[in-house]
Formats: sequence, structure tokens, C-alpha cells
Amino acid sequence: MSQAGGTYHHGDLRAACLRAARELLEEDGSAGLSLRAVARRAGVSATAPYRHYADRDALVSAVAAQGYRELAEYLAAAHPSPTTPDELAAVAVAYVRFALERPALFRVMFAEPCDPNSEERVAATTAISEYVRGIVRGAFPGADAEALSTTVWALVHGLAFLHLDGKLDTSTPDVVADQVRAAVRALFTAPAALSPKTGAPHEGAKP
Amino acid sequence: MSQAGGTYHHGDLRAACLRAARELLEEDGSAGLSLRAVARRAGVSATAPYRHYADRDALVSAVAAQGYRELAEYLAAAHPSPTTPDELAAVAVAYVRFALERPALFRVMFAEPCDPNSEERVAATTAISEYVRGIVRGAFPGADAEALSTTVWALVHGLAFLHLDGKLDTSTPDVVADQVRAAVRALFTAPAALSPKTGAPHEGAKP
DNA sequence: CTTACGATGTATGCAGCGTTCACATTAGGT
DNA sequence: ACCTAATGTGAACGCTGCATACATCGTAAG
Repeated sequence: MSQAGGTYHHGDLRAACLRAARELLEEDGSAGLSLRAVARRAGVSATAPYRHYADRDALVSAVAAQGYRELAEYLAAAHPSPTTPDELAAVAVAYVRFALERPALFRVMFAEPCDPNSEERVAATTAISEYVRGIVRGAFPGADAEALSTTVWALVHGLAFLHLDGKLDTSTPDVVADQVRAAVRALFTAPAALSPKTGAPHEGAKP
Repeated sequence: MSQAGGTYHHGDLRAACLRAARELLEEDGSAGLSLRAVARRAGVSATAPYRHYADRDALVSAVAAQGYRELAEYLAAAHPSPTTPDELAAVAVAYVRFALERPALFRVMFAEPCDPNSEERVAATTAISEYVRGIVRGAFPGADAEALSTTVWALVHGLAFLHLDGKLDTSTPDVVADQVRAAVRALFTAPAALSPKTGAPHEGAKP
């Protein structure tokens, strides 16, 4: 039975480890995420988690994968299928908000060397990638979806990280949201007053 | 135990630790950056570095600060004072190249929880911030330098991180450079074919 | 020139970590 | 009812960061 009692077998240790890891992540940051601490919190011996995760990286990858799935839900909740720049900006705001609300999780998802060993993790990140591309494709059919989605994702991702690292003003959520909206809007607005000289003479032309 | 001259005192252990840390970072990634390994490489006892760095974080912060200074040099070398979009794109390419050439260092600089304890580190990051803002201010006097520099920094920073995490095509440096140039240029080019409906009347209306 | 002191490096030890291995316990199919 | 495979336990190894007590040395005052 799954309820925690005096049973020798835990019931669903795999899920319990994931849950414990998430809690530790929120409480002590990624530094406190140790397999032993996870085992302690799950009320189990230090080596029990090895029956469900090959090593620490496997657990971390599982946490990251779950984070990706939650991020996808979070973005979809902000707007199911944005088409206007403002709707797209709303999704961008949600992305940054997600990062600021779960900083340790977000760091685990992106800031750690992502080996291509975890199928679950790779699948989750390509899902996010496809999601962003799908949004861009739907919103701007005429554009190069590949390039534009890369650009918008990078912009939002960079905003999230800079906020996370305290490089930008993170005083209130509203300030952050305004900043994100302004940045995204800049992507889709012709900067009339800008570019005093439109230098386009030569570039790396390599056919 | 010091091979050189056999002197008891090292001479400049502080610098030697920094150098050893940089080497370990490039060889084994941030996981291999341990105080003990640094001490070993410097040919010194395990606790000697504590005379020069309060704890591991202090060493890491010193490494990060040095990374910031090198990044500033690297960008300046790409172009001392860019004014056209293409010149600015060249600096952006340098930023991403820096990240891809020193992935572990870049991660130490940005991906780790940056406590405001290290004065050296804070000073170095604000220097970078000021540098970017200065470029934007010089290149686009009419624009809101604060907002625009945030936007361009975030875009480039996000590109660097997504490349670092293998989320984008990193097969050859040329491919990466083209991608970065295209993204930066998109920031300063009116997206003609885009925005089928220009939802600009109001925003944030999502009860 | 001697001597005392502060700066620097060493030796030792503790607790926590990831990981392995032999062993104990139990669930579930035959 | 039993046998097997899955699951959890315990001890152990080597690594880590770090605190404490001790050794060595440059240097400047006397």
C-alpha cells in the first residue's frame, strides 16, 4: 500500500524522491539537493534511491524534466495560442515569472551541464522548443519561424536569467513584467529613431 | 614540498590558486573545481588556500570576477565602440563566442547563485552592465538606453545560454555567428511581414 | 646581530557527500 | 505454498569543505 506506515517497502519511492527533491530545492537551493537528504526526507535509507535513479544526475534530470513540463503548462495557462505581440508578451512575462518563482528549479533546468544522456530531459526540452516555434509559426506565418522563435526565446530566456542573477531590477513583479513586455514589444516594433547609419555593407557571405 | 626552490612559502599562492582553478574549470568543468584539487595543483597543502580565500565561494567569486574582466576585454577587442547594428552584432557574436569557448567559466559567472557578498564580483558585473549601456547610448542616442540595453543584453545572454545548453545548433562557429547576427539584426529591423494583427491598443487585459 | 612577531603553509580531524557491495525483506506469479 | 525478482538496509571507501592546533619563515624593532 502506498500510505506511509511502518512498511518495509515504501510503495512509490520514485515519486517520493522527486517530491522530496523539489521541496529541498525550494528550501535550501540546489546546494541542498543531495541524494542523502532526499532519502532522509523520504524516510528511507541513504542508498534506497539508487533502486530508482542510477545516480544523482539521473534524479536531477528527472526534476528538470518535470520542471519543463510544468513550464509548458505555465506558459499555456498564460495564453493558449498567442497571436498578437501583446499576447506573446504575456507568455513571455509568464516565462520570466516562472523563473523568479522557482529560481532553484529553473537553474537546475537550464544552468547545469545538460548531457544528452537523459532521454526524458531531452524530450522535455525539445517539447518546449517546439512549443515556442509553434507559437511563432502561428502568430507570424510569413516569417522564418526557426530564426524568429530562436530570437524571441533567447530574449525571454536571457531576461529570466538576468533577473535571476540580480542584474536587473527585480523589486516588484510589476516592474519585471513591464520590463519584459517592453523588451518583447521592441522585437516587433520598428525602431524608428534608431540606427543612425544603417551599416549593411558586408557580412560573412559563405555559399 | 614545493618543487621550485623548495621554499616553504609559495610566494604568490593567491594567484596560483586562481590559475589552478581556471585550469581545473577548463579540464573537468565546474564539478572538478574543489579547493583540495586547487591546492594539489598549486603544490600546497589542502588548507593553505584558506589563508587567501575565506571559503570555496570566495575562490569561485574571484574566478567569476576575473571572467567578467576578460569578457569586457573580449568584447572591446571585437569592436571598441560599435555604432551600427552590424558592429553591435559583431560584439554580440563575441559575447556568445566567449561563452562557448569557456563554457565552465561562463557558467560560474552567471549560472551560480550570485550572493551580494563579493564586492569584487558585484563591481565586475556592474561594469559589464555599464559597458553595454554605454555602447547602446553611443549607438542610439535617441532611444531609451536603459530599456534598449537591457533588451539587447538579454537577447545575447539568452543566445549564449541556449547555445551552451545545446538547445540550438552549435555545430560550427560560423553557424552560431550567423544565428547571433540574424537575431541582433532582427532587433533593429522592422519586421515587415510580421504582426498580422497589431494588437497595440491596450495590454495586460487578461482577467 | 639577535629576537620576537605576524604572515603564511602544514597536519589532523570531523561531518557530509556519492557510490558500491553484500545482505534482508517482501510482493506476486506459478 | 514456494521461488524469484524487485525493493530497501547497512557497512564501507574515497572524496569534499572546513575548523583547529601547530610549524616555518620573512621582517623589523631593539
